[in-house]
Amino acid sequence: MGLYEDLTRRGLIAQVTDEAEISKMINAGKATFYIGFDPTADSLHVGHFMALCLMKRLQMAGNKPIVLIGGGTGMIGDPSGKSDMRKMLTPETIQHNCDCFKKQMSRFIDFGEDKAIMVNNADWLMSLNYIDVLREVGACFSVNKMLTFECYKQRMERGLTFLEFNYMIMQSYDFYMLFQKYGCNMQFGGDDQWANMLGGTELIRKKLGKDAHAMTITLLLNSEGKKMGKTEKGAVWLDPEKTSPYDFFQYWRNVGDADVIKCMKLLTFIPIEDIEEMERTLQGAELNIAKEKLAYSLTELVHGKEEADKCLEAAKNIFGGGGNSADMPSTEIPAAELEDGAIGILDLLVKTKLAPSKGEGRRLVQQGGISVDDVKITDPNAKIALDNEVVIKKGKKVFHKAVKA
RNA sequence: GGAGGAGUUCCCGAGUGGCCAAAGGGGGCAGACUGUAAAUCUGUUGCUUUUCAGCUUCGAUGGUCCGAAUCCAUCCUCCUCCA
Repeated sequence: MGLYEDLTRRGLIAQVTDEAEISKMINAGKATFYIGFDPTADSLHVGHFMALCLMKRLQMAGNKPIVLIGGGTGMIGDPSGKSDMRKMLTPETIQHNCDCFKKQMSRFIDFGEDKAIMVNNADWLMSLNYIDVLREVGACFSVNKMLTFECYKQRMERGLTFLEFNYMIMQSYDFYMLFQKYGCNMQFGGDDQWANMLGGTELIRKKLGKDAHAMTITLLLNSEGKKMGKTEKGAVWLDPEKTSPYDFFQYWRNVGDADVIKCMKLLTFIPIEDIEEMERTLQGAELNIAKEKLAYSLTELVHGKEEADKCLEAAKNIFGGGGNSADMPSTEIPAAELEDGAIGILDLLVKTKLAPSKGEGRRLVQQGGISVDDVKITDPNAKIALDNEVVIKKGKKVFHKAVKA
């Protein structure tokens, strides 16, 4: 089975400009393709992860990836799919974020000799001359046509600044530049990027009379149509400092039944045959097997085998009974903060960040949501003796260890 | 540039002098039910406090008043119509 067929079967491909041509090119490892990343935060998150996986798959098949960091376009902000204007980032922040991206990506992509390159569009966008751009590129875009695109339609209601309106032109220009400088003949991106990407292929055709291709990846949506990889606390990050491997693992362990198989297909490198087999055979509670595989596999990809093993082990210990584990998240409590070797339950909850305030902690206790070493705590004034360590359980599935230090 | 309108808690959105820490909905958290799922039902949802109560919060800053989200002034931001 060719790469393209595998991608199709996994449901990764959303839209393509020329199926036959693209399929032929990537199966043969002839594509030089790029994916753009806007440096809006100092870590990649799950939303970027699919793109990284795709790059990896393609690279393994011999294609050459170009990672385009949007140091220049990041200064504008993509209006697609956003209801409000994004706040502008300072050049310093953008630079910092770019650096962080680079570091994280090298885990997935082999940047070895001629294998892949990383470029920053600030390198050419920043020095552009307004008049030149208008003459050279501006003439190729029809405002009438742009305004008919879905991504702008929504914003026509709420207002769209000229700044944001230009995002598409910048992105098209990127493709045009990459095509000329590196022979980049294909662009990949999220499905919400389709219009922007087509802008690039058209610009190349108009300016150079050559064909370039674009392909979009299915957006990772859950069964309710919401973007995945977001929690109330924010995005699920790939940076272990921002989202601990344990939390990362648990996020995937807890996806809804309806989403497990889809996530496996889209995100993991588990052979498609195996996934389809699971899809056929696993029913109801058995899906937990698949969830565990999903969580393990992704944690392994992002944080390495060692961490993944730890997370799996921790989960087994915690949820399989026992309720103790060396690898559950923990907080050290300095001995100096103990009174007679004990600490008030509310203080403990706040210290371990299980509750943001004492008031909320009190509520949790009163509603029966807190256990310490498997003993339910019902008195907000309870003192917890901390000889060595205790395991605090909040709700059904949040475990945390407090260790005397 | 001119004329109007709007800014309320995580989000949407009520509230036009005291009964307002502020209706309702969404979201979140917890409980029941379960499979670490979904759906449903219940409770809860500014901070401190056992209680009483205190403190901070309705775009910003000043003011009127015993008392202001609510009235006045100035400023900031956004929207609509006209140019």
